[in-house]
Amino acid sequence: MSPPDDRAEEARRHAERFQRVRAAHQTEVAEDYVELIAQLIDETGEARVVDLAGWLGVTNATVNNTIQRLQRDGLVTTKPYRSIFLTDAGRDLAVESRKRHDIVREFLMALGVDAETADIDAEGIEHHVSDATLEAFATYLARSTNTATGRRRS
Amino acid sequence: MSPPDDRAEEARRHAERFQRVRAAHQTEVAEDYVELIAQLIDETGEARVVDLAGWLGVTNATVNNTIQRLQRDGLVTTKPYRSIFLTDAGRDLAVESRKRHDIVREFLMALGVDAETADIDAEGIEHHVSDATLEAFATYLARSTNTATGRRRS
DNA sequence: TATAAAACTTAGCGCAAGCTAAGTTTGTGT
DNA sequence: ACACAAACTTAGCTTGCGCTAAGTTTTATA
Repeated sequence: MSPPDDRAEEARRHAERFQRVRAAHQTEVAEDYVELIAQLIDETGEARVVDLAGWLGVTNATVNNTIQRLQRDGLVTTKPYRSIFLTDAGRDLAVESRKRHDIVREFLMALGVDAETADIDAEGIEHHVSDATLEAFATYLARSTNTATGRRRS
Repeated sequence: MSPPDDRAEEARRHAERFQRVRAAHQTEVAEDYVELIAQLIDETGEARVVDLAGWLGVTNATVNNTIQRLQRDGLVTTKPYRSIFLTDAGRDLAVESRKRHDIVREFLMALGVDAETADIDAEGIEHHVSDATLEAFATYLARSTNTATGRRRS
């Protein structure tokens, strides 16, 4: 009498995985925005709606909507017609996301993927990489960097 | 006078990447559904709304909605109160997705990620892996398999 | 400094993907 | 064969995230 039970259990765990992916989806946009806002502030001194729109490939109206939501969720602050700032929470998320993004991108390149493709895929993959997997990526990266600089592999 | 141009060009390419990720998002649900439908038909003989709901962790009503959309998009066929079938297009997409999914999962495990985490992450990552990256994963996999079976590296 | 351009906001729309609650159909078991 | 349970559908709601079009504010320039 275990086959049906096993099957039900398998279904339950499958469902759990999907729920996690759906949850990850809900933070993707937020991560992309704060990551970009941090970058813009860093490189140009401020983050404006029009710049975000240009870098994200959406309209100003869409950016505005999203910024409202991010403000509601405590990740950014802004005032009408003024530029956008990160809260502490927003900055933390930005740093996290950026680190994740960079590791994924460099990992893909270390694996032999061309830079342009690595850029594209990293953008999608970064939001779905657990800490454990990120760790594995970083480990591989460290090893392949050592190899590239001429050191021996054990 | 090239700095501003370069910057604008960088923004344009960044935007393009985001648009691709957004596009990928739109096919994710479809891929997950057809993949699961194929598996259920394979293993149990048929795919029913209630099973999909159980495996996906959503309600019957949600599955129903989605199945309507997939039917509209030519990926499945079904009749009221009857089980669900894949069209040729649906079957093709299912095979594609399954292959992609398996490669990603096995790749992560080869990299040292534990099976449960690999399962979770693969679910999210599979939809964002380009052909080039998948190729790189498969190559790594082939190499590490050879290594594991005792063959020499080069 | 007035006006035109650029930036921003608001209103109102659409679609995807989730939900609950209520109703209908199918299939089983006594 | 009929009643009840399970499966399915429908209606109606919510949120996210995209859009266009129209209006407002800010900024730059003539």
